[in-house]
Amino acid sequence: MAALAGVSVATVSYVMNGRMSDRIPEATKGRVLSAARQLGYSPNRSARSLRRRKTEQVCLVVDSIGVPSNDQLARALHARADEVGYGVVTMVVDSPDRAEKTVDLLHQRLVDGAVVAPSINRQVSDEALAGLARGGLPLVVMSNTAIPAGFDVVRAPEAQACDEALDHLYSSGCRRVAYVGHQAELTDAAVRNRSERLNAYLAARERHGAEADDSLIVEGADGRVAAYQSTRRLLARPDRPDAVFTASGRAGVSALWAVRDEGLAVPDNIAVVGCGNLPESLITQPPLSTVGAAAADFTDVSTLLFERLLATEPLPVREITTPWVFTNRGSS
Amino acid sequence: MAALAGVSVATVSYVMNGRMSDRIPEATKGRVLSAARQLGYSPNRSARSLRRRKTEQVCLVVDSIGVPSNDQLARALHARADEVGYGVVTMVVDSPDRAEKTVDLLHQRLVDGAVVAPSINRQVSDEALAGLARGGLPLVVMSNTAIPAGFDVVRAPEAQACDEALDHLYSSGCRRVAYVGHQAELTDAAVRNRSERLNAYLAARERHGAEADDSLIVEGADGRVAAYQSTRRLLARPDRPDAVFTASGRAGVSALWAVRDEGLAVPDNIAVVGCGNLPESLITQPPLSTVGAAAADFTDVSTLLFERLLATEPLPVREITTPWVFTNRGSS
DNA sequence: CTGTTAGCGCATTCAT
DNA sequence: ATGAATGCGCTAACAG
Repeated sequence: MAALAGVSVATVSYVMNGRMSDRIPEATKGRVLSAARQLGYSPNRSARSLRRRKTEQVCLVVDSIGVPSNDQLARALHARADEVGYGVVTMVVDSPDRAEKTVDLLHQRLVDGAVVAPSINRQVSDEALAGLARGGLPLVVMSNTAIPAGFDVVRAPEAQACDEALDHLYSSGCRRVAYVGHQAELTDAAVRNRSERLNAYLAARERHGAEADDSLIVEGADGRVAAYQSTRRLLARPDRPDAVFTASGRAGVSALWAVRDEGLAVPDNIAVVGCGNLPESLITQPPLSTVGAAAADFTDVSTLLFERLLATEPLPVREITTPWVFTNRGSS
Repeated sequence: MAALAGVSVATVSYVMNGRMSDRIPEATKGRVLSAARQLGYSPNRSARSLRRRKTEQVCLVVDSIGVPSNDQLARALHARADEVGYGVVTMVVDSPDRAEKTVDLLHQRLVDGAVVAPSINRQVSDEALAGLARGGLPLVVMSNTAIPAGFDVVRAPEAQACDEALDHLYSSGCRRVAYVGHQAELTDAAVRNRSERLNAYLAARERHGAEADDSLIVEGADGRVAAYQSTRRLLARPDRPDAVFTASGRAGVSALWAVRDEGLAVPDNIAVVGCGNLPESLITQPPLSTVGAAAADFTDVSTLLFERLLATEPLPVREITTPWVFTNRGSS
């Protein structure tokens, strides 16, 4: 390459990177560029990263594919990354194995920074995160439980809004509220204990003196089809519920359909509330009542990461909180 | 690191990689490992990639976030990658700018191979792909138009199944079939020409002697909300359509709901057909008729990539075809 | 204006 | 069983 253009490797590097652009004659530049095109030459990323001591990539770690709020976050992160010349790679961590592998990769500096965005079941442990931060990796973690240890934390407290929604249901006369949950929170004890949604549900049931019928707690929040089927099944029971509280927004929409397909009215026969603020909540009939972040805005998260990434001196740990709110749109 | 353990860097490399595991005494191993833990040492990925001349990562290039079939593909690729010890990074290319950047990164060997999976509007040009293949990058491209040039191609011909569906609609007496399309295929002339779905629609309209009313061609296939609103708007017109053909599966589902919310019956008043085989198609009322791949199986694609990646000698170009089929489930 | 030089951190011979 | 030496491909000082 350098040979073909008749220049030194340094010069090649300069023109490929647009450095010293005013000190290199157009003629030389042209020769280098055309030689590069001819050979299909492109500087090797690994070598450059090694030398520059940065990869110019950030990582988005999600725990599940196809979650709308993750998509939103991905969009925001991409936008911000574009502005500062970074790339975004996303990694899916939906098993302990993958979690371990991903943490390793982060340790190995596959990327310059990461945002860890669990939807419901974060596979990456707090200790692992602390370890990464200790290694100097810029990190922002979305979590309501993690205590900051060298990384920024973005919280979205769910309990109060859930309480409000459930209080509303019981106060409206509902006695049998069903809970459509995520698979993990219903089977994995650790997750179950951490689930604010499920805890809020259980607490409200007790608070309002409703019968503790655990058969009203079913899976389905992980997908639209599962939620639909779970709800249909609930409604077909002789002792059917009079309200459905779903742990995801997609499930809320599906539940609403299920109720209508069963020939029942929302909210008169069955009330429905979902967690999360899908845009779809506005176009269902009736519009879906939800608990969730007031606005699905992940600009903050992205900003946090890149501030930490581009900072020249160590930044203090930051923590931002965007509480959930209950929005009664008519389905409850 | 090597110093702390009192060994040479070579020995560190050996134990970190589990090489020569039988020729290194447990004692030494232990010392190295504990020193590593103590220092939080982890071998640098860039350096390793540079030396080994491979990154052990593959890339999934998609053109849009939140497309269910891409999610399916991602799952399949992850599964296959896990088996052979590779990682998957996914890159979103939804603008010409990002396309250019991504192609650069691939040229620079950010990864060892890639599958390029456009949903409707591939931003990466055929020439760019050929260039990558010429550089020796293992590549599999999902495309109905690309001619193989050093990469494998996976095709999913749409036309015939679309014809069949549209013939069915017109033969059932529909005269005003609406088309809910993707934004890109309606505004970008190049995409428009390539869109088999839109072409099939236009051809069928003419073939059956239906009025050429282009106001029945609307946007909305890119998202659930947009599709719902577009359809509601269509149905509110005095000259409302008697059938809706949507360019995506999500749009099909939304259209179905729009029809029902408008107080009309499916398929008696309005027939609905969607492109793509969402699982949800089975749980709508009535189930959604679709054109799309018979099974959403991306094992083949993943296999193709890793075969090429792990092959020791150059592989011939392969081409696999999984044609679309029309499945009448009741909404048409 | 451009060439020379010296690593970046690691994996791999080849010695011992 | 392990250490010393070499170079992967590139960038950044520093010469010239």
